[in-house]
Amino acid sequence: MENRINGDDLLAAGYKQGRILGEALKAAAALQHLSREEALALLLKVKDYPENFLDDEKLEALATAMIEEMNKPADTTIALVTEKKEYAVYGKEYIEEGAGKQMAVAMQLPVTAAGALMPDAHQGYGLPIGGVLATRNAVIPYGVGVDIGCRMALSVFDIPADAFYANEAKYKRELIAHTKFGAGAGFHGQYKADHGVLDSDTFNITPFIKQLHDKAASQLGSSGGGNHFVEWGIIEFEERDEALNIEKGKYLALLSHSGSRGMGATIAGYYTRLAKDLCRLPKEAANLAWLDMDSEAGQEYWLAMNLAGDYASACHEVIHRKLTAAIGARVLAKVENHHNFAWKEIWNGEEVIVHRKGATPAGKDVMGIIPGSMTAPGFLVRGLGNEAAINSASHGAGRQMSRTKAIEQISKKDMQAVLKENGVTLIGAGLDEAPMAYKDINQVMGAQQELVKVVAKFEPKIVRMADDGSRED
DNA sequence: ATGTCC
Repeated sequence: MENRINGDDLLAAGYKQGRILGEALKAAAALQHLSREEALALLLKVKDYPENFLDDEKLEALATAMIEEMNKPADTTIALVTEKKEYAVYGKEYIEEGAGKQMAVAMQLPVTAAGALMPDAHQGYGLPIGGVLATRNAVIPYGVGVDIGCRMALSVFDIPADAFYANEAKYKRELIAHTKFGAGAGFHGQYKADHGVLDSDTFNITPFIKQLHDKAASQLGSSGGGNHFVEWGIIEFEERDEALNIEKGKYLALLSHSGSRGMGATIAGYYTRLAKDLCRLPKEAANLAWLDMDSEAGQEYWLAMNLAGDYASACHEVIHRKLTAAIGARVLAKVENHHNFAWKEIWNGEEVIVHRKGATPAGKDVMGIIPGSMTAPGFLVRGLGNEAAINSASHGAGRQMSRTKAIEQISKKDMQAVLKENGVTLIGAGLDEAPMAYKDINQVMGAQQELVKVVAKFEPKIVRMADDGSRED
């Protein structure tokens, strides 16, 4: 006679869905010699005291599974918030779909307070490039990005545009003499630079950070690869700027874009791994793993991130110091800003951690630099403090073509024609950095008029980037 | 972005 016990009976008896229920159903089927009531009573006993049935031929598998289940560590995956939180988007028509999807996932983190997407946004690891995320008491290493502290620095010189045009060869020579590009590139021996950042106490907080010191010392003042550059250009102020104390006019300027080199990348990789171990998230959010700001790991990352930021700043300072001395100029104004970083800020009346991953800080009257491309203008801007945008703006024009697509579709001839047309001299760079690979900076600026006000326009003239596939030392 | 695994 069959006992006809089904899954519902077992669920009602308190068995859990999944592997255990499957084992219990198999056990029930093996208990056909018993009546329904007898079998259910027995299965209840197995559920409550599995250790008593480990030697029972018919119930051993179920009892073993139950004991294993009881000793399995609890599922530590942190659930995403299901309710959809709104976030501000600027220049939606210029933003690729993948970036919006990534931002939507970031908005579902339980630590998220607010988010915003800038008009140059595109897909990245975890948080999109051009994404801004404010969190409560949590820092996300991939919300900052791999190149921690990556930034722009601009020096405006007391040299009129005409004096530059009269002697371009000299400026080209000094640019080559005093900058270093390429993966792994650094300075050695007597060419090594020095800066107070190398004496920072933060290098001593952990053995992991300490071992980064030597490479940091040799890479100080170098620029790296990818979209990093150092360039001479002409900056135009259409009217006198009171805060900068600069008269209307066209001046020679130096603009640099680079980050924290191998040091920042190593810190980013190490703490991302640690965050992923400590903060398990569903697959689609795995790269958004965070560190609690009150935890040891969170505090370590915060210090290391700030060190990498100071280091990136020091690299620009060395570059600008060397080139300023080489041309014998006086600096009228200097502006710089990180665009891959996290800050403690007040947003909507509460303290939050604002992650800007490829986004320019644009708090009220905060100055920033938004570059275009090697031929398109860059802009010196003043923030408008737009709260919906979490006091941010784009960090450039943003790519229109992937690196691969640019290399496939753009010819050297096309690139040379654009450079010539714009009167730009280029040292290094591959087709993946061609102007056509980037969006129209004027459209991008148009999409963020509520975020920043343009103060001056910068036209690149002599641009240096890493050579194609560069590995030089 | 990064000697593309600390």
